[in-house]
Amino acid sequence: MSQPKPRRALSEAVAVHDQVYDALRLALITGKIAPGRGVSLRSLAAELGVSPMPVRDAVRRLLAERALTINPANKRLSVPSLTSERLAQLQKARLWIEPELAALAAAKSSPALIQTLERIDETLGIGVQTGDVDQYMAANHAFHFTLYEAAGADVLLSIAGGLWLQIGPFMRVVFGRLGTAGLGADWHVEALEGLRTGNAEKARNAMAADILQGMDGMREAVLSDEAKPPLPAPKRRNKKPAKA
Amino acid sequence: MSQPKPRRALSEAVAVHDQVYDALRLALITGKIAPGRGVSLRSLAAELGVSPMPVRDAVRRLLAERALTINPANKRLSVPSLTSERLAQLQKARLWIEPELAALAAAKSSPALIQTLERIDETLGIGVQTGDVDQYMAANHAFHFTLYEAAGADVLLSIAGGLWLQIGPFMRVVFGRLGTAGLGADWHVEALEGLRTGNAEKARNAMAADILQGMDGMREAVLSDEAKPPLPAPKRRNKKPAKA
DNA sequence: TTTATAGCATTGTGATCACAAAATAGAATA
DNA sequence: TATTCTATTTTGTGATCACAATGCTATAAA
Repeated sequence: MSQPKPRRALSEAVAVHDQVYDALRLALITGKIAPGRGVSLRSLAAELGVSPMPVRDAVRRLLAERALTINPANKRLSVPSLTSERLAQLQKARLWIEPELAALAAAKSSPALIQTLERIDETLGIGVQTGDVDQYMAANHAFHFTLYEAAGADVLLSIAGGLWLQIGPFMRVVFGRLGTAGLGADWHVEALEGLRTGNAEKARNAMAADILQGMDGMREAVLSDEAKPPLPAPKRRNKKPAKA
Repeated sequence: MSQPKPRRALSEAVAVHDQVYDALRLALITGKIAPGRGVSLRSLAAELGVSPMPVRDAVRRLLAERALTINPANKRLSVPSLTSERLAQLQKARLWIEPELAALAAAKSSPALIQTLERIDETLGIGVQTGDVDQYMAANHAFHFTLYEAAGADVLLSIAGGLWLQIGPFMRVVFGRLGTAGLGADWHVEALEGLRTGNAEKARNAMAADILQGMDGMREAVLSDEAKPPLPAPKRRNKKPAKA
């Protein structure tokens, strides 16, 4: 942390602010940073072991993607809270764009893609059986987005990515509450069947059903959460290590 | 520029990076910064009369919104080029989300909203008649987004905003080529009729038709542009004012 | 005229500091 | 115990510098 760290060439190196972005994105999706919690540039920087500057860049990006919010009065950063209002809008958007991407992907599917998706779905199944929420969520994300990437529609893909970033915290609430139990029908295999037969509509409908099923679980969790008081007041500790 | 400028209170002041964002957004939408052109933090900062820092924040945001792109090898910034591929994706997305927002707005319309929209549409009509492209584009944007804001769906609204930001440069190409002539049927009045009668479907279909009509014009312009060579090489002037 | 090369300007990125506003902690008061 | 006030810390924002990489320009060589 204090060593000079000789700074690799720009062309080969992944920029620090991109690494920070990925880290924060992951933390948001997996719920490591809870919805409603306040964050700050310096605290995040300290936690990630980097300077505030790349954090600032990453946060700016997350703000634009609505994965973080800023209080206009305070100018203070926080993770957006989970409301049924937001959830409904996100569901509406997901229900259009993701089936659309699935259909586009089905139209230009390949054996290699199908095989990749099958292997991801196996990993996903193992996560469900062993109750490994992290593995399940990672595999689920991978399944959806390797499929969507195959659509070759980067504008639409980035919108879908933004939606998942906002949905992420909701997901963790669901699985933190229910675990991986009771996941219902497996619409992924249905979608794969659509890919194999080149049936774009089948893929589209399967993904729509998959999304609808997942969002239903989230809605229940959110509705029961909205009754509870918003903040248990985590009682910040005072760390003042004697200035001199 | 060199005077200290006493720095207003944060709560009352609009942050400089937000002003820069608005300025760049406007410049992109109105085509003042041409598609495909390279930009840089320092040059933009100099042009806007601010330091590079707030420009950096604004650019970060625009990158997230895909209103600017960054060359992964170079790390150099540029305005995205207009391709028919991109245009098709943007049309697809717009054709879903904007009619949806119009329908939502129609469901909770009010006389005040309708009156506001009517007045905007008047301004728009004047712009068309006088051939004032800027006025037309500003009024057109105002019409769509005061309508969409009335839907009360901020998640969807921000997606629509992002799409317009990407569409903006296309628009300028069209109107730079055709002027405001030949704009075809006025679907705005049709949408307003839907608002007055509370007919959400009428509003939805009217907006879809409006979008489709506009995008058709863009497609033609883009298709004829894609044949031409990408860059006329503007021959940068060498300004070296003697360092000492 | 065309091609190679050396020198310089410009680029994005990261670090660090200053500043004012807001939040918090702790003491003083009721 | 509850409330008010003061001092300190933490906050986002903006400015400035350093650095390495890239692009461009002008000179030299063919």
